[in-house]
Amino acid sequence: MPELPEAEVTARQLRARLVGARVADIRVGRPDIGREGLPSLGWYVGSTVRAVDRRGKSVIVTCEKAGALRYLVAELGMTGLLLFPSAEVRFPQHTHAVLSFTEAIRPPVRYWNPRRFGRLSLLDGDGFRRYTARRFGCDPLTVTRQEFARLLQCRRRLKPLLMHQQSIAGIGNIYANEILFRSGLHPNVIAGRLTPDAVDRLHKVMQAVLCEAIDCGGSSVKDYFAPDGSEGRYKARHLVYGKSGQPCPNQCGGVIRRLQSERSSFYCPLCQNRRWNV
DNA sequence: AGCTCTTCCTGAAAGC
DNA sequence: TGCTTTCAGGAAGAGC
Repeated sequence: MPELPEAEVTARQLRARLVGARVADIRVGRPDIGREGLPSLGWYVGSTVRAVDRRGKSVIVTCEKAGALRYLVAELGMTGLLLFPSAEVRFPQHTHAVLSFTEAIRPPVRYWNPRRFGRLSLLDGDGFRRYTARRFGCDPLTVTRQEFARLLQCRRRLKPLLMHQQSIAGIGNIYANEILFRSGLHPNVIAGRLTPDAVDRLHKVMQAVLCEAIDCGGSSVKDYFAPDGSEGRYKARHLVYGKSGQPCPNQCGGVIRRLQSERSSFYCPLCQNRRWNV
């Protein structure tokens, strides 16, 4: 499932191929895939792609026509992918939109999303600012240690906070589990009770894990792959996600446990003791 | 304020 | 073997 690293890899591949391309056509297969702005679909024809960026787990294509900018926001949700023609999918009927370009060297991009958690939005400048202000907190890759520490000054449990997009945008279940294990912090520790050392460590580990995952092309769990069809290699470096019952990779003698009551938290009860806030 | 529950949706896996 | 049920999971909204 695409989280920050997968969305970042997707945005980079699209950026490399599409910036400067002129939109020939944009087709949406089913209207309910649109969250906002679907009636403005026709505007995009004849516009030029000026940028492709990532915000949180979403990919944003910026288009320009006659000096005006509009944005195409693809929420990837659980199963959403943006793909070039070279990438094959098992269930082609779940392609919900196709963006194509005038020059033959520009590959068309299709939005494929079997479960349809996640939508497309077509926004003007004001709509885009409202959309991003409402949805995205700070970016985990660029947030400073001070900003991060301020964010943790609350009574919320740590893992849900890390996954709360309006607070920190981009971390999902897989990377939250991996970051917490590598930080030695229990998923349910109260964020505001972390010592300054623990906050510092968490901040560094968060950025290191996400950067390493981006360098690996993301994690291919179930059906993720990049626009060109390549798989993410970070899955091979997962230490706890999906590994309940296996011995702790720290060789502490503990066994990776999965919390039943929540959305699969994988952790080592010995290395991530909730009484340790340091 | 912050947590839990429900809804959305489809394919995989488990159950019978 | 083949059908039915359950589950997974991100985000939003309701309710506590």
